[in-house]
Amino acid sequence: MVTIYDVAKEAGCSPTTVSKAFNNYSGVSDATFKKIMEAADKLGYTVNTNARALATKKTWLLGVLFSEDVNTGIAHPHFSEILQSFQVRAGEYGYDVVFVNKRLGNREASYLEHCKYRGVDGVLLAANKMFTDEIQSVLSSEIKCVSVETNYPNQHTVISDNRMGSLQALEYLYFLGHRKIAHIACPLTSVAGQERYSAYKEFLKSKGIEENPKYLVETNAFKAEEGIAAATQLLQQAWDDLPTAIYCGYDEIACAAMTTFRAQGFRVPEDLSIVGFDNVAISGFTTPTLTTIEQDRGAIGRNAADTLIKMIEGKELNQPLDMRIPTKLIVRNSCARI
Amino acid sequence: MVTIYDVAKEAGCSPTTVSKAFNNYSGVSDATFKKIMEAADKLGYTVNTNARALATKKTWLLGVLFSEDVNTGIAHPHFSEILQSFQVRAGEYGYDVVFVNKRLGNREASYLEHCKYRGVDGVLLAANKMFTDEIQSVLSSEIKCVSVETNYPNQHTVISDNRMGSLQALEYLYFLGHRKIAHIACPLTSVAGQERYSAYKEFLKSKGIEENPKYLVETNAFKAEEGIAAATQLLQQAWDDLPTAIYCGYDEIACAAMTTFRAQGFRVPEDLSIVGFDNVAISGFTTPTLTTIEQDRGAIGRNAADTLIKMIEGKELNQPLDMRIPTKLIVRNSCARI
DNA sequence: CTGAAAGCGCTAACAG
DNA sequence: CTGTTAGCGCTTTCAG
Repeated sequence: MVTIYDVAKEAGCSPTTVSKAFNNYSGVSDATFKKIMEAADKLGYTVNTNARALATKKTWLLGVLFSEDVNTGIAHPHFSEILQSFQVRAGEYGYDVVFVNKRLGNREASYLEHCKYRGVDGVLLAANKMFTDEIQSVLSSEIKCVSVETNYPNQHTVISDNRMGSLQALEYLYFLGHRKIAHIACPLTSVAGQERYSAYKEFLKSKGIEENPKYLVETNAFKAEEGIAAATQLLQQAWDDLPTAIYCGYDEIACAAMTTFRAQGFRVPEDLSIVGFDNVAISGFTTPTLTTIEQDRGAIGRNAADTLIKMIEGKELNQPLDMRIPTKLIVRNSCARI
Repeated sequence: MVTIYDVAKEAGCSPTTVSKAFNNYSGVSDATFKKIMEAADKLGYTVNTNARALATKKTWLLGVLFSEDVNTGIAHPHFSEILQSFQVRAGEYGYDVVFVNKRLGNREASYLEHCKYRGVDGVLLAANKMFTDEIQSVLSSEIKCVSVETNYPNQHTVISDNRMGSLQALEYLYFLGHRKIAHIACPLTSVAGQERYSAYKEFLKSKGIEENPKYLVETNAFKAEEGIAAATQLLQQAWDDLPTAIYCGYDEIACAAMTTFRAQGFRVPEDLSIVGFDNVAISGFTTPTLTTIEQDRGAIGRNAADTLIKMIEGKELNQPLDMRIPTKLIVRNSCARI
């Protein structure tokens, strides 16, 4: 391994100067700077982060903390896209991204221990189970955090505007003439589930529509199978007075529900209009294609990175603690005028 | 920050002994071991990886190298699932996973530089552009590599058995009576594209069916849009003598093609049978649901982790250089007997 | 503008 | 079984 000592020797200067040169510090003449860079090139020198981190206590490492419950891990299309843009943006600032888990070498550990072990400068929280002790302990530690799924009190968050999105979906259905609107809710243990559900209630109230408990079904996870169960349950509950439209809190669930309804002989959208939430890839290829609410995952990831890095570097944040990214109604073919 | 010196003082022993205890080295009495652990607990001590890495030259860090071309980044459902299982398995061995990119602090760099900078113990290659200089330089470096997409000569790879999968798809169509089978190929710059295509040719040959150039369309990326173009092109090319079945190299493309065919008035599967490859989430929710070839992404990720870690730790590998993970035919509703 | 020296927290011989 | 000592590669005062 080639070190600054090697470069120094080759360039005919001291290691200190090499270090300064590589850190773009002032106080290195152009001539020596050039000599150092040439020497480094020639020798194939690369800074050693571990040594640097040891000396500076800064690792340029950002941890990503995914909770694997409720089918919300890396493999979830929503998060993988957020992660993608987060990672790219972080890279632009010189930060690398590492996964945080509950292990420490050979043994079980806590997320916090893992963060300290790796010495991450900050953490992206993508956990949607709220307020677990595990998460709480990293939130209340020294480590800077930004959350992209759950809005923890007094913590910076970057999340889709679930209320706005829900209202977009519901106003659209209303505009099409629907008044009997059901809601298939995401797990109410998640912020997404809660916010979309309360927006639904708020909407009904604002339109003077009475809440009908038969028009509400809650799911247990963000996955397709839940849609089948939810659709079945909804049909049973509301058999005597079926809704004309359904606002569904998540696309995969909406798609599975749609398939279920059609299997039962309902026509979508003629008999039943459906709106989803998320604009997951699949929603453009179902029959009919799904009208849904798009989340700007790129923006979420980028803003999360910007926020976290500003916090780490002690820069001013001109943004609310609870930053909301606008959503967009994507009209496709799963809704009809009544 | 609490160090081994603090723990040593608290436990009444030397830092060396603390180090030994934390590394599970022999030569620490049960009594002192216990005292050390208690002291560490009390003080909230966590090993500092940077210091450890500096001393041992081992980081317990695995790099993941994704090429962002051809729509094959982290956000691609196929890779995100592989990454998920890779990451979990690596964690079980005490390794953390970090993304490798082309940056180094403030400036552009090469993948290799980035790997050296972070000092990763090994790299997971998920790049599907073959033989770029960039990739080549990390392959020919000291760093241990495993590839999960492209099989580089003399390098360990863990990939789906594309030939077997293709044959499963094609034999199934043949079994249903199809003889005029077209192929919508994945980008032939990718190994997946190439292997699936040559299996297609091999299959035709084995059945004594002559290749018909009109029955072949190549796509340019692993994404849905390509399916629309491919379907359109296939229809134009083969208008006078349409195939009865299509073997499509990738699900999203198959789904989009299916939608296109149906929009043109073709019935699937009555007029046209379609088989995909990948078993991506979406394929279970199209109309009709897509018959496809399942890749065992969990197994790919796990085996890749196992392989890489064995290489790093100098353990024996009882496996071929080019490890193939079996695929499975998933029969759904997009194929009909002729 | 340049460099010498100390130290970041840990591990690895080597003695005891 | 335990401890002393000398680094790992880099940054950071502080002098020159």
